[in-house]
Amino acid sequence: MNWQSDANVTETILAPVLEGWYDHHKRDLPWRHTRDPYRIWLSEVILQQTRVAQGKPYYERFVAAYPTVADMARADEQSLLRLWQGLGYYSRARNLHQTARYVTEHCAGKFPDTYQELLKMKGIGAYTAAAVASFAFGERVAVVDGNVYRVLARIFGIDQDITTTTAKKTFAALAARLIERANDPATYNQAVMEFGAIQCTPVSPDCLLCPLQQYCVAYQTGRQSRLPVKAKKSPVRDRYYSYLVFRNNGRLALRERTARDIWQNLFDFYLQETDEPVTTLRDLALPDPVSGLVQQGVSTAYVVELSQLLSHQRIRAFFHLIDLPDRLLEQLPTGLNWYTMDQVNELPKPVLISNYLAREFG
DNA sequence: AAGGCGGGGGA
DNA sequence: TCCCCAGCCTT
Repeated sequence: MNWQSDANVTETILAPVLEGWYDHHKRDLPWRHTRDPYRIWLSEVILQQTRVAQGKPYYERFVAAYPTVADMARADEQSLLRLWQGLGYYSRARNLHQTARYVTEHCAGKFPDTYQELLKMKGIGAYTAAAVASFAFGERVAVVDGNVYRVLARIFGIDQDITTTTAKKTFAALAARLIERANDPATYNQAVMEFGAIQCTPVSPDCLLCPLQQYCVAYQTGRQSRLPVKAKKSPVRDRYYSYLVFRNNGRLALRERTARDIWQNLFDFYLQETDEPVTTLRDLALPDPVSGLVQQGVSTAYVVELSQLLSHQRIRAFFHLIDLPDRLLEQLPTGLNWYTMDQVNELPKPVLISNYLAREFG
């Protein structure tokens, strides 16, 4: 038996080794220059299921627009969603606003400063609570994110499916033991995530230069590419959207999406969803008042087709631009409102809609 | 316990 | 294509 592969030994040395590695390899990121819990929280929410490269410019814009939690609390949700546009998972933005207002109004602007209190906030789960508690307040509580699952699964050779509840408990318990050995909890949490992002990457990890090579069960058994184990995701759903883009005097008719569906609280056009793709206006079965509107309006001859790939849905969208004369305006379906192009620009919209607007009117 | 929720980037 | 990304919420 190789003593170096003993899990107890690995548990003892892991935290200090990662902290030492981090000291030499950490990236210079804007949220690492502050201990303001508001800014750390903001960065963590932005980075939920989001790569650093994608989130960084958003963080800069949010800090500039809302330097303090009180500034964010004062903002209207629509402006916040507009600033969030393109980041996805828009409930994060709505929860961000809700928590900013709660902290401002019920906590006298002072951010909750313990893991347990942070966990009560909207949009703050186990990961984000641990991140803010450790980074801003030095609390010794371990983060468990995608990086941590990968690093620990490989180092310790854990082949449990990380989507299961029992596996989550296994990893959380292990992470809790590991952070007890850390010199500094904040540094260790940053270190293990940074290590996963830079060194122990999902594909082609840099094992040859890895300081943990001798301790890593995955490396010793050649299972780097098989760990962590994760159940396959369900297949994506195909959806077909036919949009009617009503125009009048340079204004466009948009509506807010309020259904329990994708893009909640974002704006798009009159939408008819179909089970199969319908590429022409003529073949689209429209409800009575709308079909009359289309008959009497002047529709452009061409159709703009755009696709949008989400992680769980594949959307093919067909856009029909229809000019309405003034006499038909009062027949506009309820929910739709007229916006000038400047106003349209200020509305929060899905990337699909932004792409259409850029192509048709940009 | 399972499913929904964005969008982008890398292989 | 497929997978993953500093996850969280609802049912």
